[in-house]
Amino acid sequence: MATGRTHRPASRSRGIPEATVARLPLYLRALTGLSERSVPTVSSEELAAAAGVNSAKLRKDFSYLGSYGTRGVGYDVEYLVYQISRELGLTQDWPVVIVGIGNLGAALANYGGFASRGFRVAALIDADPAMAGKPVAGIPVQHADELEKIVSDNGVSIGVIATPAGAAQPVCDRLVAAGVTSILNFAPTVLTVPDGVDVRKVDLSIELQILAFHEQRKAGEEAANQAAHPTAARRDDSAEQGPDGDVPAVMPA
Amino acid sequence: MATGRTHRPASRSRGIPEATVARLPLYLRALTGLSERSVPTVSSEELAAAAGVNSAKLRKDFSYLGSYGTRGVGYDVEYLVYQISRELGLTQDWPVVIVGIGNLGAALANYGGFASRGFRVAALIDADPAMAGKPVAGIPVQHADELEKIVSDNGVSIGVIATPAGAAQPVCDRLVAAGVTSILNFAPTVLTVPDGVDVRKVDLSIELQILAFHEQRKAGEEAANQAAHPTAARRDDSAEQGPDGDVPAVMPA
DNA sequence: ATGTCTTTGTGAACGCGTGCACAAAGATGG
DNA sequence: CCATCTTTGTGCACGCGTTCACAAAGACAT
Repeated sequence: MATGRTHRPASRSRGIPEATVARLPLYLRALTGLSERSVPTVSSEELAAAAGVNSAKLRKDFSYLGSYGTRGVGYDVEYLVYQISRELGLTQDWPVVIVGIGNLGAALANYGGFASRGFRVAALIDADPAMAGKPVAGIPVQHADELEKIVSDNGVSIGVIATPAGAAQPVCDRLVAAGVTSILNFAPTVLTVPDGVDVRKVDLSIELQILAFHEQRKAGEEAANQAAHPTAARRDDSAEQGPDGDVPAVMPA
Repeated sequence: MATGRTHRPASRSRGIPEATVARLPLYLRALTGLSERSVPTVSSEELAAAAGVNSAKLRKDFSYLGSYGTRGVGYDVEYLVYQISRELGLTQDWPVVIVGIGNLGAALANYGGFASRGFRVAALIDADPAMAGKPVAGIPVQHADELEKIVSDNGVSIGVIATPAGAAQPVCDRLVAAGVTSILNFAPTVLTVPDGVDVRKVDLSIELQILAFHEQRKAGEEAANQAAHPTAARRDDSAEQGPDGDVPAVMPA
């Protein structure tokens, strides 16, 4: 979807479907948790529950990586952590630059999840000269003029764009020209990149709008149900409960 | 995908496929841009280019909403903006609460994209008593004890979770119990919710890991190409090359 | 060894999403 | 009014992703 395909035959990178790749980080996170609690092995059922997916899907996903399980027992946690890490390319260090050190950029710089696993913030870059030199998350911000040099010197291949919408495409162009081939875009814009460059986008307002759509739908169904049965608020079987004003939804487990 | 299906027939909400719903905000954004520049009509080709999608897909997407175009001419921008806004439920106001006012939560609160279209930050909530009363983005932070009352009083149905991972599930449970039926989760955890509640997640490290996977793959192909054509050295790539002792596994160009 | 029991790995069926390609619809000009 | 040209709306085919259901594989006890 957001993958700059090398317009090769189809969407498999090597034999691993894109959908599977997107779930590997989820499995890895669950496995890391188990590893920290020194759990030696885990079944597909347990791990699937922890990752929030179907167990058949998980087994099929793992089958693309190889036969790493033992029938009747399950999967060796440590071994699987290693295999998935390797598959995802997390056994090496990825220097990352963050461009646009506003509220969001600063928050990203401070985010712990970076360093924890394979990623290292190589530099923070901002166009505002007033920011230059000021440390954010312990790293001094550098001016945008240095962008090309920073990317080149550090061998950066992954860039994070957290600029305002208007600046995103120019920044993207410069990053790509300097050698970056993967971009994570937080700006609310569609980025155009040459073939061979991957772009993934994270867009708050799109996510909210999708939620709003479903929310409206729920409210509509609710209203329709109430209209159909004004007296008996039809809550016979597992349907969705009231959004607002209505009976509070059920308690979780 | 991340939609709490009502395990009803299939994945269509009303006749509108989920994939289409996910693209509507994209179209809306492009259309808003055109509207601001007073462009009266737009063809599927032009709009598709602006939104970064295929024109046939765009036409099919719109066909689910109705026949809003004029053959030989295109689509009326203003009319389409209205129809999509209505379909997405953006003609009404959605009060939203943000829970967890750390770096990220504060950045989200300051994000302009909220108020712009249908969404209103009804409250900021944090568990730290020291934060209580302190204004962030012009809104005073309230203590987590007030969560249920805030949700109830404001008729909040959408909640944003920006807490640390450990706090996410308990917060989620409380939000749902208080009546929230849509959750946008920024914490790196799998949330478990009852049926009828939608959860969408935004996860920085997952996105990075997916990029790393493709990046590693590119590096592998690159290395293989160089091996095949040692003279035709493409750009000097510095930091990578298979950490895995594994075979690069290439496919021919 | 043999049998039983657990859990994996996968063949097959199905449904969703995508994109092609074209007919229908309407605008526009003579 | 007719011809031509543009652009929509969609029937159709294809491929990816998901899920079911089960045989194969191995652990474990006797």
